[in-house]
Amino acid sequence: MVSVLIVEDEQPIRQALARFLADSGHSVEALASGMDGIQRVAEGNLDVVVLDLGLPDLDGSQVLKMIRALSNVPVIVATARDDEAEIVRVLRAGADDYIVKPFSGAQLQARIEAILRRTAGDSDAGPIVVGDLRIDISKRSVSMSGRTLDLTRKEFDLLAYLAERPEIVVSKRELLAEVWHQPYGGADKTVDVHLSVLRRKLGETAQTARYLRTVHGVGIKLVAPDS
Amino acid sequence: MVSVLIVEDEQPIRQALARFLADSGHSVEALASGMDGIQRVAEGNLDVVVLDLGLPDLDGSQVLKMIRALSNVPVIVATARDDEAEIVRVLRAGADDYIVKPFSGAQLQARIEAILRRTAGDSDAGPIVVGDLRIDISKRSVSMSGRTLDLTRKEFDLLAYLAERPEIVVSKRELLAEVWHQPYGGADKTVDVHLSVLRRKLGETAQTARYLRTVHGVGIKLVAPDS
DNA sequence: AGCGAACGTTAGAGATTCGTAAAGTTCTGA
DNA sequence: TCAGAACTTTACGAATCTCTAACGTTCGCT
Repeated sequence: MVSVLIVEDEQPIRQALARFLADSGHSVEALASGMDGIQRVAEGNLDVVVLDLGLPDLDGSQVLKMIRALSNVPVIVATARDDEAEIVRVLRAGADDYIVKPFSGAQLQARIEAILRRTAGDSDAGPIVVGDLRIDISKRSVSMSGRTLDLTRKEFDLLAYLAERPEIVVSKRELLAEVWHQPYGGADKTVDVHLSVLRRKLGETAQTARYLRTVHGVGIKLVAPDS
Repeated sequence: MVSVLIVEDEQPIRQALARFLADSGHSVEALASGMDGIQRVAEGNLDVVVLDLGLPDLDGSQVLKMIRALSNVPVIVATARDDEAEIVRVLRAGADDYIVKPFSGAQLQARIEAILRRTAGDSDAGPIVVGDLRIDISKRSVSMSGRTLDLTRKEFDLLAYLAERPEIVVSKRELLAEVWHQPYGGADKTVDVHLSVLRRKLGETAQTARYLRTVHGVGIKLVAPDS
């Protein structure tokens, strides 16, 4: 059973979508305000969120950011305007897909299926442990030998992405695509810089690499230190 | 090596995409009709299919359904129209992603990478073991009697290519094409040089060959040492 | 044995990639 | 709104890799 949360202020639309998805065999919850939606996301146990950008109480992208701060549940953004810039912005802010109003229940259903297919298998919870590092994705916290590290968002996302694939070498292009949401290449120096700062916070440098190992010409990987 | 099949009826586009992807180091096949494409999919051994919806002989979504009936190879659909309903239909029909024309080679490349990442783990896993050598393709790591070897990019690619075909003699021409992405021959001395360095790191020389056996006038093969 | 071709090795120039500080810009929370 | 934090860009030195070139060795054939 797939749990879907709909956050949409217009009552008729909300109801219609909820009914359609329920008829499709999903477990549906529908809320009318951004705050309620965020609260619900915090409670967890959702498979996908459908978020209307034009909410009355909060700016949609604010809501999206707060959701992302709480969880990495897939989010499909519904927007009234077919505005390239807007779409780019929300995708960068961490949305998984978007859909332009007006749309049918069937369309939404298809998007949900696609998203679930894409994120299938991601689910597992619990902290990832690599050597002395504990990386708790859901809590967005990292500790090293028991001491909590103070990482910024990108730093955490970067580390988390690597931690989800320990030992695997990840290219900067992939990081740019997956962590920075810039699928078509770009200035990958920013990855270098973030890695550099991350290394400092992990108590290492490129020369004395312990956790973050550069593989020249290929990418970077997170490993447990030798010792 | 990633095998890509392009099904696209417009000759210039087909050629341009094929060339771009080939330059990116992929193995590319390009066909002009839906029937040909289906036939090729039936033969198997493809990593991703790029399917144009606007084919002359068959409706694109028909082709997609037939492909799905044959295989679960990832399919990226290219469509000229940014048509919501159309996109929804193909996603439901089992497409893995879509891309709206006109698009650049780089864009397509990014989509292909994303798809492969998403579906990674379906296929290859587990290290290749040859004698005392353990070659883990996904981790890009090689160890010998438990000790990790420090190989450069080309050295690893070379060894990995041979390791995927143990006992099989591979010509330098083939190595140049597959590892160096130089399909039209070239200075094959560079292969010799890399083999030489690789041998040193494997603790052998051409005289005392253990893993890398030269077959004079033919090529080279990776074997388990006699001992 | 002698010859030419194929192979092996070493070394260094040239190109690419990486690391980090510092400056500049954008974002965010109070 | 505004100050500080976070992020990105720029710049340049450092590290690393790859390939060419040159020379030595081995092989296969007659």
